[in-house]
Amino acid sequence: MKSVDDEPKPEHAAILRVIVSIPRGRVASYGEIAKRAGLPKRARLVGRVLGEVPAGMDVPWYRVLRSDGRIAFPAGSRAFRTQVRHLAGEGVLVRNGRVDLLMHGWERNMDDLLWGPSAPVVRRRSRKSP
DNA sequence: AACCTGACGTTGG
DNA sequence: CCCAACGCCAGGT
Repeated sequence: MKSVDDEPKPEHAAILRVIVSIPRGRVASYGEIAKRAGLPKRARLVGRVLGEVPAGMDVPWYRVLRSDGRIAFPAGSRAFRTQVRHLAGEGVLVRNGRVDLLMHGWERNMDDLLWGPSAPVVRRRSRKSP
């Protein structure tokens, strides 16, 4: 049977390391994370690893989206709503289950590439409706 | 080992 | 924008 403390996989560790390093208010795709973890073509593994992260562990799983910016869970599902709530909580706008990666994507923002991360494009922390 | 499944990705119509 | 078809990889049956 399975021992209580398994999963010493270096790949899992690499993936988690990348995920926890996603800046607050930013998002990244499964494939992007896999690549950054030195595991190209292994987007599915990223999803698998996230699915095994024990609740309570401090891992920003909600910052991980599909390559097109859509939330991976079925629209309306519990996990889906939770993810939307977390993202909205840190200023990431989710519209129809989708996030604009050019706007909030980690290293995918044109303004970042052209002007640096400090470009005043993303007005963060707009509490309630102005 | 064959077959199915899925928190994925890309391409083409 | 929707959909189908592949490609890809790890686990489960």
